[in-house]
Order: sequence, then C-alpha cells, then structure tokens
Amino acid sequence: MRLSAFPLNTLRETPSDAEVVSHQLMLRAGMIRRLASGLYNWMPLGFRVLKKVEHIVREEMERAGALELLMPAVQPSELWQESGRWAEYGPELLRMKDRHQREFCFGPTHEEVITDIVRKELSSYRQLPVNYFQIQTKFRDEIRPRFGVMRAREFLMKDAYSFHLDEESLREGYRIMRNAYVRIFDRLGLEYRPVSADSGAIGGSVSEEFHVLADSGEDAIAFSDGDGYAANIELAEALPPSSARPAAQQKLAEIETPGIRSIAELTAFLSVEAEQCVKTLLVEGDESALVALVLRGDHELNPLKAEKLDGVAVPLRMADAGQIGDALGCEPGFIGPVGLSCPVYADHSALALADFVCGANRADCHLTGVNWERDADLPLAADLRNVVEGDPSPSGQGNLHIARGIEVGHIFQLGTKYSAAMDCAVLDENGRSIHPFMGCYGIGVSRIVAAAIEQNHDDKGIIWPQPIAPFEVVLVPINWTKSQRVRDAAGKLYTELRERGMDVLLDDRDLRPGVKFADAELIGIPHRIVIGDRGLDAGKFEYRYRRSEENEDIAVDEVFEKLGAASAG
RNA sequence: CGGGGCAUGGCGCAGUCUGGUAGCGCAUCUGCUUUGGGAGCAGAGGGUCGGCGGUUCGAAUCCGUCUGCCCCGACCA
Repeated sequence: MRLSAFPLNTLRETPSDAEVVSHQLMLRAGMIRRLASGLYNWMPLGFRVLKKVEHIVREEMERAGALELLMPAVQPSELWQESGRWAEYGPELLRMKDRHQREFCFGPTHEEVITDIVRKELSSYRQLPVNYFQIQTKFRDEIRPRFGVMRAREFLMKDAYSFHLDEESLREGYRIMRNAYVRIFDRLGLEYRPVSADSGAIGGSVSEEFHVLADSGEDAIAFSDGDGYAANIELAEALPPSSARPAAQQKLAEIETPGIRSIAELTAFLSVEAEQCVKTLLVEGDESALVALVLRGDHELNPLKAEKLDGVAVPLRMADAGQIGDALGCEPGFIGPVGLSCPVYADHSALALADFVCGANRADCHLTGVNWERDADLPLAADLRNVVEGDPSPSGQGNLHIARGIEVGHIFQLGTKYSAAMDCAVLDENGRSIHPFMGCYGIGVSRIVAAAIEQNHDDKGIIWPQPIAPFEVVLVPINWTKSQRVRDAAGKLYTELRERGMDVLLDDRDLRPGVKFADAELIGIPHRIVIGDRGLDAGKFEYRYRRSEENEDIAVDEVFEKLGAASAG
C-alpha cells in the first residue's frame, strides 16, 4: 500500500474521553472512530488488524475440524422463550419488534439458533460429534460501555457450538477446542493464560477462560508458582490456615470509636493491624432477612463464593443502611459478630483469629479482645474471600500470584441444558432418542485487537505482534519528492517485498521524515526500512525493529534475509 | 437506575462567574522556502457555541426543559 493513497488520519493529541491506552492509541492511529456509545467504525487501518485476527482464528478452527456457517444477527423471540432466556436475560438483550409486532432480539450469543438448526438437520448419532462456528457481529446492551472496543456494545465474536452423543465425546471435543485455542493465541503472538473459570448460570461442570495478560485487565487471575494451577480469582479457593486458633489472652472491652467506620480508619485510630480486625458484611438471605458474613479486615469478600452459601439470596445483594438499622439498631460501620441473631458465616481466616477487633453493633463503638466461642457464638466456617498474593495454592503445590488479565476466550462444557429445553434430539445406536451434550466456545475477536495493544505499546504508540500487524514493514524514503535515486530504490524494494508476499507500506507522502517516523511508530509497524541518499551512497538501507531503540545499517541485498529472520523470530 | 461532570470548527481547549454577536493550538487548503525525528513565512477556508423555549434592546454567557456523551456507584461495615 502506498500511503499517498491511504488516508491516514493520525491525531497528535489524545481524545479526552479515552481512558485506557488501547482506546487512546486506536483513536490516535485512526484505527477506529466512535459512532455512538459502544459503537465503533473500523477504519481501513484497524480493519486490517481485525481481519488478520479473524483469519488466524478461522484457520485454526477449521484445522480443528469445526465447520463455519453464518446465523442471522437478529433472532426471533420464540427460540428464546423455549430456552427460558427471554425472561432470564436482562436488559443486556436488545429486543425489538418488526412491523407485524413480532418480537426479535439482536443476538448476544447463538445457543438457541444453533440448537434449532441441529434439531432440524441432524437425526442420527452417526452425524455426531459436530462442531459449528461462525464469526459474526454480536450486540450486548452493556450498562456502561467503555474502554473503546474492549467493552463495546457491538463487537465481533467467534462462537462455536459442539454436539456430542455422550459426555466422554463432549470432553474430547472440549479438549480439541482447548488445543485449538492454545494454537490461536500462540499464533497471535500474545502472552496469555488459560484459567479455570466459573461456569455460572450457564451450567455445566468445566469451563476455562483465556486471558491476555495486561496490567489494565478487568479480571484478576491467580496462578501457582509450584505447578500449572491457574484460575480466575472468582473461583480460586482460599485454603484454611494450617495453624490452629491461638488461645484468648485479652479481655473483651468496648471502646468508643466515634465516626470510625472503615477498616482503614479503625487501624489508624487504634494502631492495630488490619489482619487483627474483623469486618462483618450483611447480605440479604433467602429465608432469614439477613445473613452475616465475617472476614478478616485485610481480606475482600468474593461475591461468587458468598452466593453459593445456603441461605444467601441469589443474586447477592448487600443489605442497605435501612435494613441494617431495623435488624441491629446501628449503622453500617459498627457491625460485629457478637450477639448477632441472624445466620453467621465466617471466613476460615477470620475464624482463626483470637483477640480481634470488631464492630460492637452500637453506634460509634467497637469491641477489642474479642474471641470466638467465649464472646461470640462459633459461626459456620466457609471460604468467603478472594485469594491474595502469597496464599498457598489450592493445588497443594506452591504459592499463588495474582496477575491481571483481559478475557478474550471462554470455553464451556454446557451439557444438555439447551438440547433438553428445546427438545433437540437424535437417535443413538439403540434407536433411543437422546439429547446431545453441547459445548460452546467463544473468542472476542475485536477485543483481541484492543488487548494486543494493552499488552504491546510504548510511549510512542502501538507495537504490533507481527502476525496481526496491519502492515509488516514500512518503507520510509527520505526526500522522496526530490531524489530520483531514493524513489527508484524505494519503489524497487516495495515491489520486491510485495512479490514475496509481505504486507508493505510505502510512505511516499511529501512530508518531513520526523512526521513519517512518528506515524510509523504510532501505528506500530514491526519493521522499518529507511531509504535515503546518505545510505544509498554506501549501498545500505537503515533497518529498525519497532521494539528497538537503535538503527542498523544493512546492505541492500540483505533486506529479505533480515525481514525473513525477524519474522521467524 | 442513582450521584457528579461535560457539550464552542475534524481533534484538544479558552471565553460563561461579570450579557454587547467567538478565539487559541493542532489538523485542512494555497504559495514560497525547507527535507534524517511531528519545519518556517505569508495567506485562506471551516463554527445555527448540542436542540427547543424563556428573560433581555441584545444570550455561547442568565433561567427552564430536552437530548447526547463522560466519570463515579456493584468492597461500606
């Protein structure tokens, strides 16, 4: 591509409403333009990247034996009524009516449609297993779209659905998809991790997410330094402390703590460690009005774990100040486990404390020297907290570390939820009708583009991994308009590189070199070759790798070798 | 949905408090000079100041209303 024929609208200034670096750089590089909240135009430069990601995903899906098809983005409500999700799915589902007042939705996912296809098309176990996939625009009406295409409402997704005669076949199909995902993310050139994940309301037993590691990631993941254990922090189990609870030493005392509501304020006020304090959260119960959850002061509640406790309402709802006032006669900020009449769960770590500090269930008062059994009834023990850096791994090997990740893929063993609800059946070898076991496998194609930038950028701009770079190499001729030799040399190199199948960008604009360098760095082209009279005198081009700080003079006939070697590495 | 904020040329902003008919930087266009890290000079184009209504001799500015967008809220015990 000649840049003189490619409108490249780069911005020197950062648009004010872009918060994360990928969003800023995608706007500055002219890859995307916002159309409305959560809706983006993919400009030619950005679309090239999107297509490259899509291409790798498609190739590996096909290699794994999946069959590509295309389902409508708009789906009739009837199918969603059948699965029960028309009612279950909240306002994230964009619903609409056609001119005959029939209800439709813009598909956020396609389990219903694919199940409908399979029940109509397949009738024998001989046709299983099968895996269908599509790469298609999805819409989810996010509460708060943000971070550009990272959390957009409309986005490009690869979704695949497999159908199996039995669970063993499902596990095999899942394993094949998992391997395909590993190949995909390897090929994309990203640092990533597959982690165990919550299968949530969708059901099924096994589910893994693929995360691109980046400090700005919205998810926290925990992984062990002792073995391959890795899990979303939502799921990572916190093991109970190995040491027994120490004996009580202090007496119970009530102290005045006017206006001291948070653990941070309490530790400053009393000069105690957060680890010696306990916080008591009240959540709504499904039978009793409220349920108390007790955590060590330095720990965070894991809402997913709390939701799974008997007696806790789903979804988890924190009690508000009014409910707390009615039940305890005090405000939030002064709650403690002593003398509570509602069901109480305590995290293992909180339960292992002696002589701890907690709220007194009276305004502006806390208790010190509190001990379980002596002062407060022994609560039910549970794992309630998020794991923290250094916790022992639940795998029994090593300690946990916490990293941040961007979820770019999610694979599930679904089971028969949809095939049963929608009565999708085939005959098995005994002539009996069975509901196939299903797996589903998603990849956020457009999100991968943003995630790649989050992981690969510097203060000058994007640094594309070569497999998804919009162009692999940029040629920067110096003094293009005036120097015939530069034009000849650059033109020749451009043609030769293209003949070798490379994506080449020739910056033939009549601009000063500084502008061209800055643009090339901003849009993140991995390889740069500068062609100038100065170098041509010596029979050399100047080569620079995007990640490098230094130039390298290479002989004219070394270019192909250089780029070949660089692309291989 | 609740709280806060913003809306002025393609982008980033000033002007609003204190009403007098719109300005700066970047970008764009023309000419000349310049050509190894976002050039210089000279000139030019582009804005119903988000919409509607009101107050006023006069509104970007004051009042009301609507719309759009952004941020925070889901860990407070």
